[in-house]
Parts: sequence; structure tokens; C-alpha cells
Amino acid sequence: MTAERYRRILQVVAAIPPGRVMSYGEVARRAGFPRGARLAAAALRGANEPGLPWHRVVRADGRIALAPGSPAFREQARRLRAEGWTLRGTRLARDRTLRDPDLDRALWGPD
DNA sequence: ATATTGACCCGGA
DNA sequence: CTCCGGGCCAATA
Repeated sequence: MTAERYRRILQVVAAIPPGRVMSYGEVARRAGFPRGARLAAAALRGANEPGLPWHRVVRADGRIALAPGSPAFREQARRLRAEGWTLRGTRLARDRTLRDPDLDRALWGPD
């Protein structure tokens, strides 16, 4: 069932620690769906759970997926900045101290 | 049942 | 930096 898939995906999202981010594809992969990047996006689009840290999910290249300038976009940007991220345009800057090793490797390669 | 549409991803040009 | 093409998968029309 799809609802079950969504549940597992949102479960992964809920487990992302403050100050760290994960790509849609990575979220899906950890939820057990290797090629479910779009599935993760769909799950987030529908879900409106109170404490869900949806803002910690960004595109694989570090950019915010929401439409630039939209209310949702600004809200995500606001929350990310509140967790210490620097936003260069629509993209996350890499000068972060608390970083996700996996995403880092995917984005910028090993240090 | 077919077609289009996304909060996607990747490699190449 | 952008644009394309192909792949992906559930929701929606």
C-alpha cells in the first residue's frame, strides 16, 4: 500500500537530527526505496504532521526544491537558517559545521 | 486505460 | 551557470 510507503518515508524524515539535511533520494533510499526520490517528494507534499522536520529535506545538489520566492520556500529557508545554515541564493552553502556525512559525500565528495 | 504532472536525480553538453 | 534527455514512480486528470 502506498500509505505504508509514505509512513516509512516520513519516519526517516522525522529522524533527521536538527542542523542536518538529507536529499529526497537519500530519504527514499534509507526508507527502502532505492529509486523513490519522487516518492519521498510526494510523501512530503501530502503530509502535514505537526513536528515533522520537512525543511531538512533538500535536493541532491543542495538546493531547496520548493518554488523560489514562494511562502513555502521562504519558510524552509527561514527554518534552515535558524538551524545554522547559510543560504547562497536558493542553495545551501557548504560552510556548515554540523553536516551530514552522507549528503556531503554526495554533494562535494570526501574532504 | 492513457496522459500529464511533480517539493527528484544524473550525466553530458 | 543553464539546458537536455532519459529514468523514475505515485497522484491526478
